[in-house]
Amino acid sequence: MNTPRRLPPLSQLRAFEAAARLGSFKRAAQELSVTPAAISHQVKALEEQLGLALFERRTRQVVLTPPGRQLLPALSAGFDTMAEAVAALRAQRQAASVTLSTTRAFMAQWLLPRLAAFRARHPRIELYLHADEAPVDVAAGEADLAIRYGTGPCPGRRLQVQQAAGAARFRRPSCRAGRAGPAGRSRSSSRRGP
Amino acid sequence: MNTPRRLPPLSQLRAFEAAARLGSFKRAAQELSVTPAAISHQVKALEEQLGLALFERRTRQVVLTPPGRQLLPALSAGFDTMAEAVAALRAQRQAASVTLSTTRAFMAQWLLPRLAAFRARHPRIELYLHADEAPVDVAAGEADLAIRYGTGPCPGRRLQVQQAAGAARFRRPSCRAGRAGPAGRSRSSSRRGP
DNA sequence: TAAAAATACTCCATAGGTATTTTAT
DNA sequence: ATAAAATACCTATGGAGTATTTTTA
Repeated sequence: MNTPRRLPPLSQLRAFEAAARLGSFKRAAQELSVTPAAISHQVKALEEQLGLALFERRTRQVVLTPPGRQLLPALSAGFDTMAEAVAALRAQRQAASVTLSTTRAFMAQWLLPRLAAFRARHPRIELYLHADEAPVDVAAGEADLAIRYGTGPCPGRRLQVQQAAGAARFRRPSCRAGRAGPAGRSRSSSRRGP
Repeated sequence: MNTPRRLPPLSQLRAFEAAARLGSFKRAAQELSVTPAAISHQVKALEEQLGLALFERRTRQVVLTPPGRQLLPALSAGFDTMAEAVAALRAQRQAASVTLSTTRAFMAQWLLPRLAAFRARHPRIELYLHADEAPVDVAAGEADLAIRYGTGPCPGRRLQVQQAAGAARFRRPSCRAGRAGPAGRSRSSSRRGP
């Protein structure tokens, strides 16, 4: 798509879609938690800006004109598509807890001082901490994130230190990251520290 | 769908979709004819209300987080669906001229006095008038609307008088309306007079 | 420096509300 | 008399602007 998608005000489309689907401005108003007057405003504005009538006004009910009947399914489908995607995100994020494992020293000296700021910034992320010197297997789901140092074997490692001076940044090594670990666990992306 | 579709503010979704698709708040701002600050506001609000980060902010560019990457296609598809439908309506309505045929008497005494009001109310409808006592065949495309009175044969008639006292209303007779007439001609719906 | 985004603040357009009128049952 | 929608008028919210700061290439 090169031509930047010209759409009427989205609130107008939403009002029309609800009214058309429910066959009533009043019920559309209920669904959208507004007054019938608001629906009437929005639909009228949409009709004016399209230059055609979308509803035929009858007494105590409103029925779609041919153009209105033509417009409804696409709008319903569009809103449904978007709503589903958003709902899916929200559902996932319910289970968005992160388990972080690191050494006691690192936790005490680096992590804990920054913890309050992180929690303030991301109040909805449930963060579980785990301190132990022994490596854990991230790929096996023992933790979502693990911070260790050393040259020994590191089971399931997917991130590595790129730059050790000053503030270290972590980034995925070039190796392709295959699907791994138990489902339902959020696989967090690489970001700078909190 | 029984549960009334809970969506974040649509302007936020639109801002995010543009930014994600274009990989830049600045370009999204250009596409939507707003300032980059507006995009930043909208995206931030969306992230807060979803409780998760959609973009990873890098220098001079933003890249999608996994949730962002997951959300984008559905939103693009949704907006595309709606935009196409609206564009189709607009394209049709370009060719929305209506040819109305009636008798000279009816035109002079009833139609013309109401014409100015109608044009004011529907400035974009190109209305062609045709006055003749002889019936015309609407189904054959000689006119889009024809008003006659009498008991004689009436070729291609699809509407009939329902109530002759006071303000007459017209409505489709129960006979099924098949596709008829030349393509591209808008078939106008029954409405009360202007 | 330069360029993109974040932020602080301000403003106003517009979505929405209230109250009333219209229309037809 | 009732009920839905249209309308007139007004209010307030939130979307968007300007100016400034932050960050890193």
